[in-house]
This record gives sequence, structure tokens and C-alpha cells, in this order.
Amino acid sequence: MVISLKLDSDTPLYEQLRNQIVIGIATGKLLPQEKLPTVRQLAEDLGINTMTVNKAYALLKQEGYIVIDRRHGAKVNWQPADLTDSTEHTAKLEQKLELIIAEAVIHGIDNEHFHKLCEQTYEKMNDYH
Amino acid sequence: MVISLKLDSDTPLYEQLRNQIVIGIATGKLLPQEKLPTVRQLAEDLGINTMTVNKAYALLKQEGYIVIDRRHGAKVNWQPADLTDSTEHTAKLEQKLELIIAEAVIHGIDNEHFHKLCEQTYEKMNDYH
Amino acid sequence: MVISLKLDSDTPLYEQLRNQIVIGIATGKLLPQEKLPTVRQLAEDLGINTMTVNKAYALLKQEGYIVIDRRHGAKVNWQPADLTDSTEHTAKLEQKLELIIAEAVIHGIDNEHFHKLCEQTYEKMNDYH
Amino acid sequence: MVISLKLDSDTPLYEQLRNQIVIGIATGKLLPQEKLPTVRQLAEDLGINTMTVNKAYALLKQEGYIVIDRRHGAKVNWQPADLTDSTEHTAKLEQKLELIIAEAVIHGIDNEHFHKLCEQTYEKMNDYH
DNA sequence: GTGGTCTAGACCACA
DNA sequence: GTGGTCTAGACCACA
Repeated sequence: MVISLKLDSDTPLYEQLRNQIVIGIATGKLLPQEKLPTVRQLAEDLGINTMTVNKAYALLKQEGYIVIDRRHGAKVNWQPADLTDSTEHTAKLEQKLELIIAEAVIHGIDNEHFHKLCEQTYEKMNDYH
Repeated sequence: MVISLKLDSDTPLYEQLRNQIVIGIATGKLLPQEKLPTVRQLAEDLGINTMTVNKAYALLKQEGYIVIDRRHGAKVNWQPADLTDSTEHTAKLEQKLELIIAEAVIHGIDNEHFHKLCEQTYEKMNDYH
Repeated sequence: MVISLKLDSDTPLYEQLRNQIVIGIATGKLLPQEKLPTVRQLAEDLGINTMTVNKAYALLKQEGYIVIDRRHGAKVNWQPADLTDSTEHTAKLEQKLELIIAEAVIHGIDNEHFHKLCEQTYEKMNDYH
Repeated sequence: MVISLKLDSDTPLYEQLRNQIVIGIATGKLLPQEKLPTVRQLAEDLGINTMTVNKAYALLKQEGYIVIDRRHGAKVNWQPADLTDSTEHTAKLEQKLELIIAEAVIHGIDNEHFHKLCEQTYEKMNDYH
């Protein structure tokens, strides 16, 4: 899986890394139980500090996306049961949607157009059900 | 229109302010051509620094959501023609959707469920067409 | 409030710091809404790195014990309503008690004796109800 | 006696193992003088390294919970007289209680509620007196 | 070999 | 002035 970071982005490196791994999991580029690179390895590959990778991994662990095992490093968790549709997640999602859709509406994107964009994205995702 | 800021949020104050104004415009709480409070006034009302409000207004202006006229202060711009479906906006939107939908998929929210959430939000928006 | 860290402890510095602040809040040495020292200041006072203090503060924030406001730094949160008796906390507490009480039983400390020790500790805590 | 380790826990494996054995002794799942599995056997059963089991056993021995005899392997020690209420243990216990109770108080658990939780746990323990 | 912690020092966004 | 992020480099516990 290819990860590319933008050094000049507003989004911190550790968050970009976290985001790309989340997308990697959802699109099936990273499979459940798949081993992630070690902190050291990934830091070297990306040309960034181990602490930065560490922070991304710690965040992903805290969010339940990965599992960290002292023996074998980090693995993709995604056992749907763990995370399925928590009300907390849905609440956050609704808030993000409100803003995104507000921006879209102002730019003339109507419900149908928006729905089409969503469907395109959904098609890139794996179907784990 | 009521604006409430979370002082302890991860989102900077100026960005929260910008977001709420964008949502205000999209939902019709702020009408096209409507005059916004002066920087000084809004800063006082919200108990924050004028610099912060200034930054939010500058951002909104740069994005085309408002226009600033030295004589009359800030006004809501939204003339659909100005902003309609720029490729730049669509590209950003698709990127945001990719992340949001990745997270949603992992949390077990399928296309239909997601679509329903979007429609609910769209119903809260004004129809300017 | 006096904070003393043991450099040779098994407990990481950031966790020791977190623990002492939690105890400070519970015992009333730190009052609700009270401002904590800045990251820099506390790091200097304790002779440790700012990152370490940062980590402790981030943890306390995540757990809801403090609130971080970009304008004025960190403040004690403790509004009982926020944290009151979450089932999650109770479950963790029961697990910790199981181990502690197992050790106590083996060392000949019976229910009554244990209860007395708890009461002594409770008396040092503030009563916020 | 069933031992289950969480590979992705923050608590090191050897410490989890030590804790479960201590709880096993206190609850009577392991009886005084009872023989523990060999290091090799337990490591195999749990699917972990013999070094890890070794470390747990060494710790339990050092703490006086078990005795290790080259001929007969490891046995549960617990002869109450050996460990009864050492001041060292009491001091450590008080420190642990201080933190746990601080957290409990902040989460709205009062003395009575806490006492009830303790009693429930005590009921699961064996009475060796 | 693995992640976790810590330091000294730096720069940046926010307010 | 505030916290947030990042680096280079180091050491440690765990396995």
C-alpha cells in the first residue's frame, strides 16, 4: 500500500498517516489481521520520525482500527463487531456531514448530485458484509 | 442567528466561526445580501478577540461566501452563479467524502444508511434553486 | 500543589504526573475551573521535557479531567455531570479491585480491615456532593 | 484454572500472568501447596515464550506467592503466616487505593458505593481464616 | 527486534 | 504567550 504525505499540508503528518491507513482498511488495501509495517520501518520509508508514526499508531489503536501486540507489532483490527455503528460515531458523522453538505449546497450541488458522489466512493470500498 | 463556540475544541475558534456562518448561509438562517455583524460587534458578543473574527471573515471572503464592503461591512454573497460546482470544490469534496465514508464503512454504515443521513441533512438546507 | 516525580519508577513520568493531578483534583488541592500551570512552566518546575507534560495533559484531557483552551491553557474540568459513574469506569474499577483485593486477602487483610483503609482514604478526599 | 491473556493489552504478558495467578490463589482456584504447571507446559498452553512464564514465576516467587523447588517445580505457597499484613504491602496498598479512590470520587462513586463494590469482590474470595 | 518513553531543541498556528 | 507538532537521537522493557 502506497502512502504519500504532504509536508506542507495543514493536516499534521500523524493525522495524514492515520487517515490514509483508515482509507486503506476501508478500501481493502489493508486486510483485517494484516500486519502493518513496524514503526521504525514506516518512519524510514516515509522519511519521517518514529515518534510521528508512533503517534499515528497510538491514535489508530485508541480508535480501535488497529491492535498493537508487543510481540508482533501492529495489526489491522477491523472486526466489524467492535466498531459497528456506535452512536458516538454516528453523532460525529452527522456533524461532519452538516458542514460538508452546507458547503456543497452553496456550491450548487443538490441531493442527487451529492448522492452520486457518495455512491462512487462507496464503490471503491470493500464490502465486508 | 445563534453562534456557539467551544473554547476547548480541537477546531480553532476562527474555523468554528467560519463553519457556523457557512452552515447559517446554507440553512437560510443568513440570507443572501444579509448584513453580518461588524467584526467588533461579533467579537464582543462572543467574548473573543477581534483578530479571531477578522480571520474568519477574511477566510469567508476569500472563499467567496461573503463580500466585504468598506462602507457597509460584510454581507452574505451567495449568488449561486459565483460558486456553482467549481471543479476545485468538487475535488476537495471528494477527498473529504473518501475519508468520511471510509470511517463510516468500517463502522458498519452501508451506502443506504449513509444516504439516509445525507438526505436528513439536505432537508435542513434551503432550496435556492 | 506539590508534585514529585520518581525518575526511577516503573511508572512513566507522564503517567505519574497524570496520577498526581487526578489525586490533586479529588482531594481538592486543585479546584474545579482552576488553571493548571502552562506546559512550559510545569516542565521547567519539574525539570522534565515539555513533551512529557504535554502527553500527561493530553491524556487528562482525553479522560475528561481537564479542559484545554488555546487561549488560557489547561483548566480542571471536573463537572461531576460529565464523568459521573460511567459503566465503563465502573467496569475498569472492578477489575482493579479484584487484583488489589486478591493481594490484600493473601496478605491477611480482611473485608473490615480493607474497608477501614478505604474510609481513611475517602476522608482525605473532598466531598463535592 | 483458565488463564486468558490479552496480547494487545498495555499490561505486559508476564504481569497479566502473575496477576491471574494471584487472583487464582486468592479465590481458591489454586490451593495452598498446589503444584503449578511447569514453565514449559504453561508456555505451550498459552502459546507464549517460556521466558515470559519464567519471568512471571520468578516475580511470584520473589513476592512470596509461590515457592520453587527444583525437584517438584512451582507450588502455591500461601501460608498466611508468611505474608500477613506486612507494612510494606500495606504501604503499597494505600498508595494504590489513593489513586483508585481519587478516580472513583471524581466519577461520583461515594464511600458507600465503593464499599459495596469491595464487598462483592471479597465475597468471591476464599476465607482462609 | 518490537513498541514505549524521554530529551533538547526547534518551529508553527492560534489568540 | 499558549499548546501542538516534529525531528534526531537515545535508552529501556518486553518477548
